[in-house]
Amino acid sequence: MGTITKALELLDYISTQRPEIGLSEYVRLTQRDKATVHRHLVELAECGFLEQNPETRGYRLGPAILRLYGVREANMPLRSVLRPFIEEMAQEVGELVHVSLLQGQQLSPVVHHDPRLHGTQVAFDESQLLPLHATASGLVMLCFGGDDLRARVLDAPLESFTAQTVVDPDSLREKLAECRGDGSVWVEKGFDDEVSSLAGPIFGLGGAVIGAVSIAVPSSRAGSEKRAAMVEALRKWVPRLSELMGGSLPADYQQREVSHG
Amino acid sequence: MGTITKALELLDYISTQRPEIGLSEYVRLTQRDKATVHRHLVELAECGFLEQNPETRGYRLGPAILRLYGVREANMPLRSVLRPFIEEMAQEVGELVHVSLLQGQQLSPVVHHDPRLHGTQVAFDESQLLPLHATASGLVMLCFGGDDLRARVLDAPLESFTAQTVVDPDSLREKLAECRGDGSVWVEKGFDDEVSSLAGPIFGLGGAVIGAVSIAVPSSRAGSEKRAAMVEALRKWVPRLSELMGGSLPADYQQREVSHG
DNA sequence: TTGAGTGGTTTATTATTTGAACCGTTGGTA
DNA sequence: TACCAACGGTTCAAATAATAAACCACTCAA
Repeated sequence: MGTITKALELLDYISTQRPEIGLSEYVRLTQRDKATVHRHLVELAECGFLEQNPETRGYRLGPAILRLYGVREANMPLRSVLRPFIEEMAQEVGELVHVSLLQGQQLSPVVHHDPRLHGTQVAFDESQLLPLHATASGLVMLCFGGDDLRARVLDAPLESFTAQTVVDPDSLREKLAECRGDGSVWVEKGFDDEVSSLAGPIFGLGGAVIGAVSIAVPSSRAGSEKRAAMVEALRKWVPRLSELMGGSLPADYQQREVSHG
Repeated sequence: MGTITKALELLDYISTQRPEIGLSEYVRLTQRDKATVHRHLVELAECGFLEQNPETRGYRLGPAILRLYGVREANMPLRSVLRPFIEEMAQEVGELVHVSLLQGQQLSPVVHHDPRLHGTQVAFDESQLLPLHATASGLVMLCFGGDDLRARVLDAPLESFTAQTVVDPDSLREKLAECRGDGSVWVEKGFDDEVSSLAGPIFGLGGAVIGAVSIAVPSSRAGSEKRAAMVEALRKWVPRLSELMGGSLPADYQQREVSHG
């Protein structure tokens, strides 16, 4: 792993839950040497990607992010382009829908919308990176992504988030093989104990998967009827969203009629 | 300069005017070795800070920015907190107002607002980094910032943007000395041939300058009456904005009654 | 006073980054 | 068709920059 990657990974530890991290805590989290971490933090701070809270001496995200975000959204307003469509899709299916993009070996949420039609709803944190092996969106990426990505993720030790997280590489590979036929992936309580979700791929320019769209429901509400509706919604929106991103479905991609599970 | 800084600097070349940059163009812009630049670009892309346009093979800002922005604004909603105040201030003074934060040896715009009350107006690009020696905001930073920053900026060769840009370090130091008494800085056509502006400091937690607030007007409109109004507006808003940022004015800071120029 | 927790710094050692030259494509032109 | 230039990308020895262990200074609580 290069120095740049190591440094930038530090930024990933910051979230809305943990807005600020001190040197020692970083050392614990990363298991790296203190001097190394410190140098990286200082350099990131000098570049404006972090800033040090003068009171606590902890490090938090810096102002450089603001400018870059402005440029990115001005040039390719992904979030603002997707949002209205995701909202419409969420209204239609009556459940929380989110889109995430591949970023290294994780998924980074871009937009989500919850129509809030039910008493219980899925808590979705747009600032939390999603693992590839334990979420429906993630498995979609592994399924339609390249062999190298699949190998890198499945050959590494896999974290278990719930009692139902599948961490056996062979079982996962089997599941992926099935999914390729279906065109979508169903995961039950893989990342959260009470949430199940169905996800489909989003293809970008050049025909490669760039991300995934996912419908997440409380598992208690995931009856067969609901699941059929979700499959139907994906069938409709997967091509639309890919088109929106300037991509198109690969020739060998097809969404089969399936009873997931 | 460290590797991390070198890599992250690549991101600064991207703007709304230049949304995407190819390898060769980067080599030209940075004057660095091609292999080096390429490795940095690839690593930034792997981290999601850049992504490669599969059609043109050019590099543009990646999705990682989106998540980080979300976290930053959720934790410390600088932009959204400042915006209403800046809009009010701009309405009051009837001219474009912007706030920028220090980022390395440049200023990064955070918010701006133009009340658009006049036929001519200043064109302000929120995605463009501002130099410290040629803008009112920048001189404010040099004036109230640390000796090290002042030395680093003034000892390096200074770029001339207009015929009136002051690039002589000694003249600049003189100007800075005056400004420290005034509490604000007036710069005429230093960065743009038709724009003049008045800026004041914003202090953060710990009492250090973190950025500047600036009022920018077409030089043709910058009569003595207008300038007096601008000074008055700064007198009112500088303390407010610093307070908003959790900081307070240093004991030795005072805004004198001055006729700039 | 002691000990454990911070944040931060120094040093030789080590490993990574670097840069000149090279390769394979593409697209325009003689 | 042959040629040339410009592009993105790769290779490998040489040089530089990152690293890890130990250390320092400080704060807090026991």
